[in-house]
Amino acid sequence: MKITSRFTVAVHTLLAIYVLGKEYKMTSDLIASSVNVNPVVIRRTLSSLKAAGIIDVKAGSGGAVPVKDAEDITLYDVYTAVDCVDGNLFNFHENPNPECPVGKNIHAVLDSHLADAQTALENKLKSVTLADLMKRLNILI
Amino acid sequence: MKITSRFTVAVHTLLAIYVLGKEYKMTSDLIASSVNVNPVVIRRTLSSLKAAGIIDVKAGSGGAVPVKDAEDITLYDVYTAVDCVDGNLFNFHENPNPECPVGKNIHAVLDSHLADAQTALENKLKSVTLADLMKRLNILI
DNA sequence: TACAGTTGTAACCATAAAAGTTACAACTAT
DNA sequence: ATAGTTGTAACTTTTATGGTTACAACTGTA
Repeated sequence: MKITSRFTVAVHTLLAIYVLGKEYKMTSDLIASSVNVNPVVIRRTLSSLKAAGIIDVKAGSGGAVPVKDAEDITLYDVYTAVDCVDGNLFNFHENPNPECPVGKNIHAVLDSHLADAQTALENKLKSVTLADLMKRLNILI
Repeated sequence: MKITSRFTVAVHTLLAIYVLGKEYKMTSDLIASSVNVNPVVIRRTLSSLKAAGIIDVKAGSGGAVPVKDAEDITLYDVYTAVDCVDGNLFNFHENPNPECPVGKNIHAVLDSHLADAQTALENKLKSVTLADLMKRLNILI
């Protein structure tokens, strides 16, 4: 089970907008051809990023443009914007048996550890900004 | 998108075997009634845990028993045993456009950060043993 | 030896989430 | 007015999961 590719698509989309946006009008078609997915998938992604206040998109005339500074956008912001994970990353079996000493206490025993692991993941995502990615990308281009 | 409940089911299963195993014969039916899922789901879980060398299961006579010491079983061992994640936790869009400066370099820019985040999660799972959970559980029972 | 209780596993179904696609109304700059 | 876009609904396909039934094979015991 994997975290949806919406996340990496969104990061790719942002890099395209922030790096190529000075030179090109970043339409959903253009971005789609870079990511290599259907333009509607990109429009859905743009919609989420716009709702999160990260970019702006002009209906009609077209083109996505930056709103927030790249230094102020972390991978975590993108991760939440596209709703990769709905609350808890770890799924839990629904109704452990309360008549059983294990079933009764499984949540008390396990939940905090799962939350810790999820937090560790998310903190790593918080430690990387779009600006970091752009720096590395500009070296490679 | 969430990590499969096979993981928490497996942890629950192990706790049942290690804590209640001295008193009861831990059949798939009994464990299933604690976890509250179909017995076949538990047999599949037991199968994975057995393949990982964590427990043993006797065909015919029945009953699952510990093999490894609880101190030597981490949540990460369980996580890998039941194959929560097939390699990379983060899904990646398949064929970014190599003609585009962003598409060409997106993997070089992003992969290590995603791997770092995944490693952070997995390291947390490595830091918790079944013995830790049993200690806490025994206080609650 | 026969049997009752189990495990191991195949097969199939139902459900849910994702992603791809088509289609089209609404918008905007020229 | 028009050409180029966006926003979004609707539908399809695919995939993973988990639930379920079924049954052969195994094992300890009467």
